[in-house]
Amino acid sequence: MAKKSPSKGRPDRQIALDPAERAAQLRAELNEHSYRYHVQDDPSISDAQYDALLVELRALEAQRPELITIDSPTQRVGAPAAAGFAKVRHVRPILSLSNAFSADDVRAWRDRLIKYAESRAADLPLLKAMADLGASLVVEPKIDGLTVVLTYENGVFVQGATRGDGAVGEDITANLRTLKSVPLVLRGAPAKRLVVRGEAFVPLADFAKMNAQLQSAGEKTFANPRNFAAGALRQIDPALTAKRPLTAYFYSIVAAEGYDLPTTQWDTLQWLKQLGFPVSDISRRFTELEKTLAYCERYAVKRDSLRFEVDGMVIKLDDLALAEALGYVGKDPRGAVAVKFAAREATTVLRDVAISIGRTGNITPAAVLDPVQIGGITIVNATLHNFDDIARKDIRMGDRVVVKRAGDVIPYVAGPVVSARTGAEKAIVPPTHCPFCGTELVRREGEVALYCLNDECPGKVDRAMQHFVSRGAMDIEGLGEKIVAQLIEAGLIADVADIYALRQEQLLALEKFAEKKAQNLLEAIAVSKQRPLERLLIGLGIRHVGEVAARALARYYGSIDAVLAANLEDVQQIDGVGPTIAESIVDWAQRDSTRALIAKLQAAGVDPQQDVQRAPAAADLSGPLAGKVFVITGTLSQSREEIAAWIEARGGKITDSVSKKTSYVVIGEAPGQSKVTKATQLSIPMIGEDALRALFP
DNA sequence: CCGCCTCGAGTTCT
DNA sequence: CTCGAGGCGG
Repeated sequence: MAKKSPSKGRPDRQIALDPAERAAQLRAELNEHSYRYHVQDDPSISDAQYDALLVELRALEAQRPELITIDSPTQRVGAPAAAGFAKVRHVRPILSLSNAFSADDVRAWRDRLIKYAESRAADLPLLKAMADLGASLVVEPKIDGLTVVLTYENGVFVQGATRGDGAVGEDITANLRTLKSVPLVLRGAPAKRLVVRGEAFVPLADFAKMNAQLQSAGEKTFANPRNFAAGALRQIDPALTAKRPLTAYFYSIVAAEGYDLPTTQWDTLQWLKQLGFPVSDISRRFTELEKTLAYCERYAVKRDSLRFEVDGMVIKLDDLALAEALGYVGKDPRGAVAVKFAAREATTVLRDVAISIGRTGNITPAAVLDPVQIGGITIVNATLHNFDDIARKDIRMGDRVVVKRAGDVIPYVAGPVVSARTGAEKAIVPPTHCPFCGTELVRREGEVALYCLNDECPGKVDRAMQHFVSRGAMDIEGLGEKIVAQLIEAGLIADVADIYALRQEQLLALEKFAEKKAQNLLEAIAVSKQRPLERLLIGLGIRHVGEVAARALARYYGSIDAVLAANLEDVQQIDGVGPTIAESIVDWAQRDSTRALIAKLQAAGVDPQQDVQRAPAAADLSGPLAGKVFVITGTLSQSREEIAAWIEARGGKITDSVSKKTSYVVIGEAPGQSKVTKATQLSIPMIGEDALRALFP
């Protein structure tokens, strides 16, 4: 095909290249740019320029289909697999690693290796090498993704497989080809055959973005990046895989023919990189075990700052011959160990869905799980948020589920492990009637939650009373969840006003009530009559009225009688009260049951009064912290309330979520990860408690 | 009308 | 702490 294309008088760019030559040139150029982008992280052309080259190649190939090669970047997205995935037997078993859960476990691993070597003293070179053991360890991140095995023949990517059971995996060549981080052609002189092992994963940022999109589209979300990646790699249609932000790192050679292989793990990583494979840049080589461990520990702390999910670090003997010579324990090679970080999630079986009710009557599903350990505690219950969430995540009764307990404390069911389904799982059907009173449940327009609207519902009444006596409201000491239930059970209280009519002899008749306890309780109840109006309003549980709105109402009206007389326009004068909250308040105030209850409370002596402050409290501009907004996270030396008072006394303000308006985030012991992350993102200064006091004496 | 911020409510285990 | 929802400013 020597026919030259006609020169257009601009010969400098691509002088009359033969289409075949031009195609080859474009392929080479595109692959080079892909390498610079994905491996070296140093692109030399813009994405648009890259696309332009790709368009040119595609046009050329469209005209001359015979020019299409298997390693052409245009061929990343191929045709869907006809029927499932073919099985692939690995040339060598793809092994797992033994786990270590602490630095001591790793030290024990090292000691075992030395003992093992000594027991084979006959093998002198090995023993000699063991003596230098400390001189050669490589640490790599243990990415929580999917192991993949790629085969190259004569430098061209020909097959990609999952790990499967280690012996046999699935052929996902077409899907892996869509990953830009999978080189289609190796750099350097090709040899007969090369099989490499790597980990495919979805970067955390992309995962969060995709899941948020799926959620807002009302579609099924994923429990974690690994499930998401697994789903993406097992798509029948590679075009779908191509749309998922999958990437991969490579770290070992499974088999090779015709290549002169490196002799150490460290050199292997460099060598793979030269061939065009992306390699993690946080891998390090150390000469001392303690330094290796310190490095692992560093990442245990900053695991959240990595762009991918890690469940630990892998420590490998650098000397590959030595590692090989040490052999295996069962299926695990002796020459490497995985140091696992504290778990944040685990899988277990969803046995049942328990229904609980809140004081507002909202119905929430709770997962009853086979006990499972996460980060040192045993979890049996976990929240399922609401029934929409269950449907969206497609969680079914009997499912194996992923339970998470991330930076936060409260465990939740993140999603099902679909691959573990047996077919015996049953759909979770939202209840239609309240399990506590049998009333039909309703779903308010545009809301997610199910509600029991029966004001007499025993479940609801119980929770409402607990709320009334709780710390944030009337704060009646000695009247906790258990006692409230006991008093209701005994028929002593049916509404919150009844609490103030309790008599000593009634209490003494109850189980586990002695003189002293009854006395203390009655005293606490008497004291609570003096609580300020805002506490009473909080305790009464008006819909949409919490701490802040209650305080505003108390200031504006000054007495419970005035609140009862509220009208729609009037309430909305209050800052932060819009139509919804206003309606809720007025509706509550107009109810007969409300009026009866208030009358009963007033008769019992609960009728707080305070001065009316209709003008919004003038911002204190005199204090040293005037205009500053603080967010506190973690445990400080004093209680939150005390710190808050300290800050407020100096004119500062406290909120509980980090935003652009936040001036400082005060970091205590065990700070909330999400707040730290947010503060970092927004470049908001984070200060310790001491720094706070020092800065603003 | 959207996006940001704030508020309210529910939730685990030791 | 996280989620959902209300309020409100741009």
